[in-house]
Amino acid sequence: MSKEKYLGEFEQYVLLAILKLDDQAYGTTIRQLLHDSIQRDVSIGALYTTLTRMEDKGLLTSAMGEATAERGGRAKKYFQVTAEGQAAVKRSRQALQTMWQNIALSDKAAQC
Amino acid sequence: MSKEKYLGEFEQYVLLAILKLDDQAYGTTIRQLLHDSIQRDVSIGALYTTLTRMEDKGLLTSAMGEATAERGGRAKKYFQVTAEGQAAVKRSRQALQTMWQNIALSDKAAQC
DNA sequence: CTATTTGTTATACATTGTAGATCAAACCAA
DNA sequence: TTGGTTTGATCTACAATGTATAACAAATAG
Repeated sequence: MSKEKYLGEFEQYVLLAILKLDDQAYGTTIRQLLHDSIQRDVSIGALYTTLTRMEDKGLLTSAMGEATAERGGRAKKYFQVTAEGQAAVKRSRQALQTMWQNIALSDKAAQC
Repeated sequence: MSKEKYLGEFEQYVLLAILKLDDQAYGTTIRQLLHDSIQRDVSIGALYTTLTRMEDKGLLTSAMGEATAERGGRAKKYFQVTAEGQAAVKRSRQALQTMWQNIALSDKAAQC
C-alpha cells in the first residue's frame, strides 16, 4: 500500500491546515489559515497544485459541496486528510522531534 | 541580507544533524546520524548536493580539515551552521509548533 | 606500484514549490 | 438579459529541492 515517502515542507503545512479546519477545508479557508497562523502567503494556484498532487498520492480526498446563496457563492471543493495522510504527518513530526532532542541553539540565532 | 525563505524538508534534517554533531560534522558522519536516528537513508551524493546548496545560500559554512593517519584517511570537509541557518531552523520549528496546536489525530493514523 | 579505503565532485533527472492567467458559476444592477 | 463583480477552481510553466549514480582524489597497506 503506502509508499512510505516523506511529506514535502509545504505539504506538511497544508495537511495540518486541513486537519485544523476540519469540515471547512477548501481553497480559500486553507489559504487564509496559512496566512493567519504562520504568515505563509502562497498564491491560490500554488495551493491547488499541491492539493491536487496530494490527492493523487492518496494523502487527501475531496468532495464537491453545494453552491450557497451568496454573491459568487460557488460550490466548494472540500478536502479531508486520509488515514495515510495522518500517518505521514505523524511520522514527520516524530522524526523532527527526534532530531531536535538535545539541540541547543546559540544566542546568535535569537533574532529570527 | 537574508531572503527569509523556508527550509526544505530534507534541508531541515541536515541542519539539525550538523548541529548535533557539533565539530564532527562531515559527509559520512552526517549521513550516519540521519540513518541512525531517523532511518533516513540517502545516498552520499544526494547529501553533498544539499550541503553545497545550503552553503551557497549562507545557511552553512565549511572548512577543510587535515588528513588523518588511517587507511584512506583523507582530509574531511567539516560543516557548521551559520547564525542564519540557526534562525531558519528555529523559524521552521516555530511554524510547525503553531500548526500542531489543537490538532488531534484520529485512531486510524495510529499504525505508521 | 597498485589495490583498497575514505572522502568529495559532477551530472542528471524526478519531485515539490510557486505564480499568473484562464475558466466557471454564482449574484447584483441597470 | 446582459454585463459587471465576486467567489472558487483549473491550466500552464518554470524554479527550487530531493535523490541517485558515476567519476574523481588522496590516503595507506601490502
